[in-house]
Amino acid sequence: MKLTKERIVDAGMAVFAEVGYQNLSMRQVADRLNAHAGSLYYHVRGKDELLALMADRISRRAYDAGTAALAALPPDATWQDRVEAQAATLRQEIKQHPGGAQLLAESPGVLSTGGLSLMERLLRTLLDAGLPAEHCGIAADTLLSHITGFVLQEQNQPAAPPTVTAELYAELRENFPLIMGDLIPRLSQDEKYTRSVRLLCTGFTALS
Amino acid sequence: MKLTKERIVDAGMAVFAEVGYQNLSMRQVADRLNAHAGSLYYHVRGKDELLALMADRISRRAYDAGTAALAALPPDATWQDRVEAQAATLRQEIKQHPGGAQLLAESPGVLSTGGLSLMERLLRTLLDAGLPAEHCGIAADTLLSHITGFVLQEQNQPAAPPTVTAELYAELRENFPLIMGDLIPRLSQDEKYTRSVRLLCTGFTALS
DNA sequence: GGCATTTTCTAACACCGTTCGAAACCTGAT
DNA sequence: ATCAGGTTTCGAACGGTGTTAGAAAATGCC
Repeated sequence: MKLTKERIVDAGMAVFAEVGYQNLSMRQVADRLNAHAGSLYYHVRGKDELLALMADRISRRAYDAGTAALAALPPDATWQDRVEAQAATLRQEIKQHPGGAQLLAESPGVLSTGGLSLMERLLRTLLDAGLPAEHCGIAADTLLSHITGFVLQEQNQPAAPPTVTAELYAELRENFPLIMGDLIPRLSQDEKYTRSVRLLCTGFTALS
Repeated sequence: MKLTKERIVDAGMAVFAEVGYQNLSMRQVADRLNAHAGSLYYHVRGKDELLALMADRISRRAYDAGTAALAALPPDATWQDRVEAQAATLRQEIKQHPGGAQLLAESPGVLSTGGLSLMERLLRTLLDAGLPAEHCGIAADTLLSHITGFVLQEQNQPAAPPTVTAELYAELRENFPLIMGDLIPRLSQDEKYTRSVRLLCTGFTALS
């Protein structure tokens, strides 16, 4: 079948979901299309462009998933609920691909219609909430870069926690009592995430 | 001169500052030490470990810079000032290397004493501020991942804004009126940053 | 059919991280 | 001073990467 920008991005997304960001290579993408690596360069300027297109597609998917989630919200949902819904679907969509946060972070969101759509809707939500207009920009910016940062850190945590010897543990407890102490509640990532988003929302309200 | 883990990390940091994260290669690091690439592997398990060590060193430098900045603060500085100082120095230190945010983001901060030090001090600051203990963990976490996300986005923005034709501009203005509109104040990155950090701080206070 | 354009193949280039056995080096004991 | 043993470095190689450019094939048009 004929090669197309669209089909190349499709294959890229498939390979991406399987092997992750680090191990995605032009040759693998080409293999999945029963083509040779060089052929891709007729349709795509380079790997950078392919990655940018893929990032845009993820943003796009996240945007669509977000609209669905927003539509499913009860009519009396607060604007915080709406922000939370958008944040949740965005994270969910990014996490579907290993290293997805990296992909999104490294390709500049500028002029990516997907990323712009996400931003625009978030701004709309905040404005409709009655937040002072001059603060909405920073608020939305902060929220988005926080989400990126959060999922990034989340996806790069080693699956299995590293083994710590007893003495190392003692030393850690000595040097970092607050971190190691039971002062900090051990929360699941999901809870951490929603709480941090709520935290940002409370910050937004305090701006007025 | 003899090869050492320390010296290898030094050379790595130098190369890193020059060519950035993407183009840092074992061979370049070895060249700077008048050695061959294979020799590095006697002292370092692989590129991953080298990157982790470098990330830790950046964290460490940021920690030291932070203590200096904190010491220079007037005695009547609020805890927000202290948080701001730490956030500012961290960003400053990361930005000294192109792609530094990537490096920090991709190497899991767990068991990196530099990263742990940053976290510990931030927790201390928040606790001393009188914030409820059960919220300090999420607060510090949120702040750190926000900083990472912010600088990441900042460093990946193309130096020169892309040229937009008149019709493209019109289309953008049509599809994303809020983003393109003058509703959002055009702030410098520095101002955006400090404002977002303050925004988070206000969120923290509202938690009590 | 023949021509011109578009698309794909193929081979190559330069570079990458990593491995491994052979050299070189240094250290300490005879 | 010589030798042995361990430590460190070299040097070449392997399989992989992104990318390029000319040959080759496929496609559409007269």
